[in-house]
Amino acid sequence: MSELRSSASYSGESLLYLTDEQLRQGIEAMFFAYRGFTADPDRILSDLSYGRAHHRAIHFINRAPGTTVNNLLSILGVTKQSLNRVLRTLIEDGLVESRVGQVDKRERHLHLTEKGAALEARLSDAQRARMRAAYRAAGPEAVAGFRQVLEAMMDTELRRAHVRLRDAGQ
Amino acid sequence: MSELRSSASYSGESLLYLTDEQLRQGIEAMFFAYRGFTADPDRILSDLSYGRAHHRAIHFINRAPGTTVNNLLSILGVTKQSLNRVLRTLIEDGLVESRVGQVDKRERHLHLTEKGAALEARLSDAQRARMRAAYRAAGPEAVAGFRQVLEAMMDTELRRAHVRLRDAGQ
DNA sequence: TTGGAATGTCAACAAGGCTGACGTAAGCTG
DNA sequence: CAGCTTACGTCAGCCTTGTTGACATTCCAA
Repeated sequence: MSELRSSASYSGESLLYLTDEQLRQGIEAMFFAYRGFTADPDRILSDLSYGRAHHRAIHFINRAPGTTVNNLLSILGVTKQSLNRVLRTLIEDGLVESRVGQVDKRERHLHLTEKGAALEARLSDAQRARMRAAYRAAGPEAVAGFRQVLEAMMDTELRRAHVRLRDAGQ
Repeated sequence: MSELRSSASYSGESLLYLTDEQLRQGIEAMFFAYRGFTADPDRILSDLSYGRAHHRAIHFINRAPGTTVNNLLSILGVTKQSLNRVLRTLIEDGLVESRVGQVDKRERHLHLTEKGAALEARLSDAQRARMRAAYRAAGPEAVAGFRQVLEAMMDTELRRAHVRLRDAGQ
């Protein structure tokens, strides 16, 4: 149970990237990179006494303006109670507007206010700047590979959500 | 402030991957992929009433046996009080052993017990399985690119920690 | 040898997850 | 129309995991 295992199959040296050690390095890289990925927005948010949860809500409301609460819920993968706490403070602070649905009045459609859009831009700019630097440093082929591996790492359900947003964007 | 911006410079069509839209897709891919990345260990852990913090501690203790609390702290990027709570439960549950330093008695050196190593293997296997599937689906060149972008996304300080672990591993 | 620095522990608090229960309004269906 | 379902909000309470502050122990250097 605790002796060295190697579940990678070595059918030639071309599979070096599938050794347990390589996979472990990939896992650690993912861990450290994610920290970097969130570091800049986290700094901005903590000054405003918001957290990552607020960022996520703002991001996806910006991305899909007019989205319903339920829709946002399924994208974020949290409970409505959890989202509601965050959403309430954003609405109180005048960053998000919640409009009763025209056709189905049970629904609330979420939009960023100007103030909300301004914060979104600030967070987004910071995060994109880091992303852009990483992309530039690694080059186009690396970026294509990066995206491929990320896609393959998602759960199918999340991949669908991602694709839907991607196609909506352009 | 809220009109469309494009901070990417278009010096040829080969830089398409640096448009704001492309960067945004990368950001979202990172977000969704990280969810997948942690999903399998999370499931295992919740059955044992442990959390992601326990996983991280176990992972890095396994990776660098005999590491000190302070060392682990700098890798995990949390406060010592936060780590200590997690560490305490792991020690109580007999997964981790804390040995007083021989040369400097202020230090505690951390090791996994057999039980701890068994859990580590279980978590690690699950996470590697997903990683392996993603790597296999994307192929070797994509994996190389993936790693390059992740490296470039880390803070320099974290990159150093990552490299140190990588080189220690092999 | 004594005062400061380093290491680790205990206590208390906050953010943000979770479940469960419940209320209200609106839509849908027999 | 009556009754079920859906969408949303909210209250209460819990857990994990982050934080700061206070403190004990140990080491080292002036």
